Amino acid sequence: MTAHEFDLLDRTWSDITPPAARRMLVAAAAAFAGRGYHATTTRDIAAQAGMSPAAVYIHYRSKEDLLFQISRIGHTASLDVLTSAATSAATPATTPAAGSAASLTSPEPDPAARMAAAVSAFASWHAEHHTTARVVQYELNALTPEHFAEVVVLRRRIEDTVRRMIEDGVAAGVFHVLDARGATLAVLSLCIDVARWYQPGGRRSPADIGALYADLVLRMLGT
Amino acid sequence: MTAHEFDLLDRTWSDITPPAARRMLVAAAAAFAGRGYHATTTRDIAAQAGMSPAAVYIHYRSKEDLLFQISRIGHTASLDVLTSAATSAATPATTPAAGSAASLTSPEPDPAARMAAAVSAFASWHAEHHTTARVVQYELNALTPEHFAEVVVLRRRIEDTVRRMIEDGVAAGVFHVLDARGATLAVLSLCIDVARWYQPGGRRSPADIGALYADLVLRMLGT
DNA sequence: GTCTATATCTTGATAGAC
DNA sequence: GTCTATCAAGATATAGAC
Repeated sequence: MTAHEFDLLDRTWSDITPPAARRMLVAAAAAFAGRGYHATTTRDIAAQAGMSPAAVYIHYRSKEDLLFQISRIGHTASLDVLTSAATSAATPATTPAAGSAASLTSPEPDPAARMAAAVSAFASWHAEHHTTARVVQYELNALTPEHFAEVVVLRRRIEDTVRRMIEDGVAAGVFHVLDARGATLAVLSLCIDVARWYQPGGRRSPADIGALYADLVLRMLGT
Repeated sequence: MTAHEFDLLDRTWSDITPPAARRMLVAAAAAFAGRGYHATTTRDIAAQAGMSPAAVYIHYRSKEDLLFQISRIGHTASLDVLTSAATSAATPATTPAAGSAASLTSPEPDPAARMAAAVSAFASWHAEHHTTARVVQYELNALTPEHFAEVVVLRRRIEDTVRRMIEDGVAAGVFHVLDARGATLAVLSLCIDVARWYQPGGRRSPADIGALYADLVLRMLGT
């Protein structure tokens, strides 16, 4: 893990206190993403956080609790990124300095611009935060049933947000798809799977991926 | 696991002999897909195959060897499905009864029809064989470096197959994409991720998913 | 809050009888 | 080829000193 990657990971958890608890979450997220939840030991996590094996249980009830916190915070962060992008793109008038032609001629929400912004932000989040995203997307079945139920609520909100954007676009005559639920599935799937294949040293930056996917999704939606 | 699912899983491994070795692979694939490689014990596998814990080591060198066989055979099967679909769609003249207008007027390979057939087959394979596919796609980092290298060869062939289909379509003026590698990434990603979200009792059958995705991909490629 | 030491259990894999 | 029995290592989590 490079220093830059570590910074990014750490920034995601900047609200967590005390520092020892935060260091543990950061270490756990990196280990769970790299080797998987079950392949990671509490000793690994403690060692990476610079503490003894027993120190884990000062701040967390169990190894699974550590996973749940990462999953809960990660799901919330990705939902925030998605809704923020969709909202700010829908109301360009609220950003005074951005006096583009579009904001002057079209103060109404533009479904295509909103979708492009949402997909770009959501896809690039899964690249930029691929460590957290992998835990979020691929360790769901290691959660207890109660904890799983809690993150499913957040996942449904993410899905609903995308589905409504598509349905709005269809209603406005901007998108042309017969199966809005199917398109929702595909859009989300495309963005989420970025967490699987993205590699930091690769050909494309997170921003590149966001731009590429925004374009491909608008084509898929028949704009 | 329903009886139908078990049949499908078993058919994938019908070449494996003796029967005890096959039962073990089937049990391992189901367990690895359901709980993950590291969460599965050799005792789980043996019990599901109706044998003692020690019986695993009669037919396989280690737990990882079991994973490797599943991964190798699964990768090969998905590559075969992809190339078969692309090949048979490219030469409709070889299927005499299918006297469609397209095959009469255009004996040349049709990039769009070929891509549609390939995506439909590859995506629906990941649904139909989601158990195997999950092991193939999500347990790569549990393989030894040597075994990992071996499946990477197969993965590259899958990627090359799709990239060439897209490049051929662009050259023929049928597809309109600026970034062929980016489009390849997205097409493969979309199909592979089916293994993650697909559920047998869900709204869409594997065939439905194949048809939906073939359509969405052709739109993405600007036909 | 953090440590050392350890209890308790489960794991992958092997030995040797049949 | 398959079993029973078992080893040696490593797992999560806790106890109790500081």
